[in-house]
Amino acid sequence: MVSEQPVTLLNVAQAANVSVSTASRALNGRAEAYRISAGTVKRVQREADRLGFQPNLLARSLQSQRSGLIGVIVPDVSNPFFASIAREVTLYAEGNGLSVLLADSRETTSIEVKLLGELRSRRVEGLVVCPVGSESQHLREVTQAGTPIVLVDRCFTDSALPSVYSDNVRGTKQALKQLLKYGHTVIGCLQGLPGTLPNEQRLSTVRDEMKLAGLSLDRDLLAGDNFTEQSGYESAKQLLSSKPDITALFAFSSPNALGALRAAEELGRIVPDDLSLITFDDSPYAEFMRVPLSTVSQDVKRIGRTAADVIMKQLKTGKKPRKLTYTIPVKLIARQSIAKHKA
Amino acid sequence: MVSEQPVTLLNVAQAANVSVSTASRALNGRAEAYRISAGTVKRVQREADRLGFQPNLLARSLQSQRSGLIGVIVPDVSNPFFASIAREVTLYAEGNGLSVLLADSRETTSIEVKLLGELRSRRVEGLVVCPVGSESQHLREVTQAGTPIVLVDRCFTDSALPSVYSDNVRGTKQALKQLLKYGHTVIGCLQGLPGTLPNEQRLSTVRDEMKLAGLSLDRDLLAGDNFTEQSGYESAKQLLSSKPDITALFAFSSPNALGALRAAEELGRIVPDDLSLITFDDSPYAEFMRVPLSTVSQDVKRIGRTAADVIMKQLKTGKKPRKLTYTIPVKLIARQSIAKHKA
DNA sequence: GTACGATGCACAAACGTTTGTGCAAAAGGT
DNA sequence: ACCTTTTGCACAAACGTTTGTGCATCGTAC
Repeated sequence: MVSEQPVTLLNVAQAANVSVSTASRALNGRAEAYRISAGTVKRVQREADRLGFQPNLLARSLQSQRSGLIGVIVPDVSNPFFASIAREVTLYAEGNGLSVLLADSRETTSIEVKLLGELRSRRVEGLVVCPVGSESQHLREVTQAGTPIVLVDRCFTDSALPSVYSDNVRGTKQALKQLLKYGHTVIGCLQGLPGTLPNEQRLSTVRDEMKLAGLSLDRDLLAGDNFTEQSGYESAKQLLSSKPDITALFAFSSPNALGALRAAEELGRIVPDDLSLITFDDSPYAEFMRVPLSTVSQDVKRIGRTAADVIMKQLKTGKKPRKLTYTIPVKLIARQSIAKHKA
Repeated sequence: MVSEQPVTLLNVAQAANVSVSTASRALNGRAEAYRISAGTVKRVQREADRLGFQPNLLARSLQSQRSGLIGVIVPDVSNPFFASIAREVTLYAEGNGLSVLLADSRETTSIEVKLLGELRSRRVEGLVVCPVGSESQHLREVTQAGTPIVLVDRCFTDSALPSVYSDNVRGTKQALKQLLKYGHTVIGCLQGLPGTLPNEQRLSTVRDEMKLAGLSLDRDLLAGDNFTEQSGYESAKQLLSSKPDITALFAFSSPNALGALRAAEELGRIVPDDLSLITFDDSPYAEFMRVPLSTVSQDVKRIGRTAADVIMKQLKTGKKPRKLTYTIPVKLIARQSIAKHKA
């Protein structure tokens, strides 16, 4: 268990009988520009290999003023949605010689702020953030300090920060149209975290579309306070109990939908016969469910890739992206959780 | 878009009219030990706040020889299993003032090797790795170089590296007992990636248990080459076609099971009436499936936490852990995908 | 034989910290 | 009033790189 000192450039240089600077240039392909002879280059490389030299990137970063790090902050890494985003950014980064610093804010703004500081101290060159709250001040500061940042999913309508998110408006319209088409007029909404962009966009679109259809989203048709299964369960139970004539539910997230299913079961409502259900966010399991779920599928990969792309472009060009808002298309996947309303 | 230079300790020091060393000590709580007066400390801190000083961790790490980084390498971040592990390690790290460098090996050994080098160059203090292959040489080298490492899930039986994984043996026994209890004697196995520890442990346990029951796992009862849905689909289809008297399937992963379901459906076999199914790895969706899946549930959180714990202990004590193998209990969750075999 | 351009490399500074040591000035003792 | 101790801080080296510059030596031309 002798944790030996890593071999440094100095070791290599001495072994090859050259100066540190020469060793550095020999290994970094700067040989020609600095007239290091071919023989010397060979010798240096041989010694570097023999000693198992691995350049200290901390030192290199310090000197070059480039950390080669991208920061990713998400509210919950174990959520497949965020995990996919993290993955796309990671793959993109790895392809460009960068590494990813991963941080999990646990859906808590104070932690997010702390992590942001931490990552900044590590001199990340860019940030991909799925913010938790509706507070954007700490994020703007980062940009002002010169670090490119891209917001994902939970964005801000007000903020001038580059943002990538699903086309919530169109997705919601499609979902609602589907419910209306099947004759439903008393539709309950299981919302996610109020104040977040996806929630507000979906909610206001529901309102608009219902108005257009001559309906309205009354107070007793809306419940929920989070994107979790817990919230879905409780709000579905509440809605279905207090207003039994609800014939369809629109869940704003997959976990919300699972909660709704549990609630429906407990209340003896059969999906889709007694209750239709549609949800945002698809899952590989959706089609194998007791009643295959109709969903609005988000293109998570594309969201992640776009975010990564925007950051990388900013890193390379040093300019702010010309486009600030990237809306990623969604797709309605009609399965069997919606049935005709029996009058 | 003026990316201003970050403020350094020198800036703070000058603003406070002290030397850099004094500023450093004032900010790091070393004031008393070095007799920095209370007034000076206040002044330094005030200037640091005013200027928004954020210590450059790259520089600090270089000097202190401690990067404060933990490397995590998984085959696929978007896989909820690995994502959960990454999360637990991340949370644990954040709680200890460390940050996590995330890497995705895309199930490819060569990439894993490359990433390992990259992380080592960044001087990670510890590594949590879900290795992809059955090759462990590059991983042992890391330990020899003095970097603590913990293997997770895809471990090696031979290697002397600390490892954390589910109790595959017991899980498999439970699963098989369940199938036998319901009278099944012709049981097909949908295996994952051959050569990996979870696969081999599960496979050999199946063999053992069947032998004990007076049965045997013939060649036409085993198929599959990966933990993917694709593999599950193809191998289920193959098995069920070539040997129609199979009455039960044991899938080695959730995706394998999904593939099996798809195959069963196409072949007109109804689960569980015509075909029983049990799988390793639970999912929040399992209970809501057309036929709620019986599973062997792995305690992913505990796996992740244990891995993080082992690494941290090593970091703190500098010693190798006394225990090398951590077997995390699993739990059989009986739902309805297994039915009595009708003779 | 001297001048001069290549050639091949070494020296030293710098990146932003931390930390061991040294050195004034103030305080205290007699 | 002088010596000693304490107080309060500055100087400088070091971590491992990269990079601008300087300085020999060699070869060539005249």
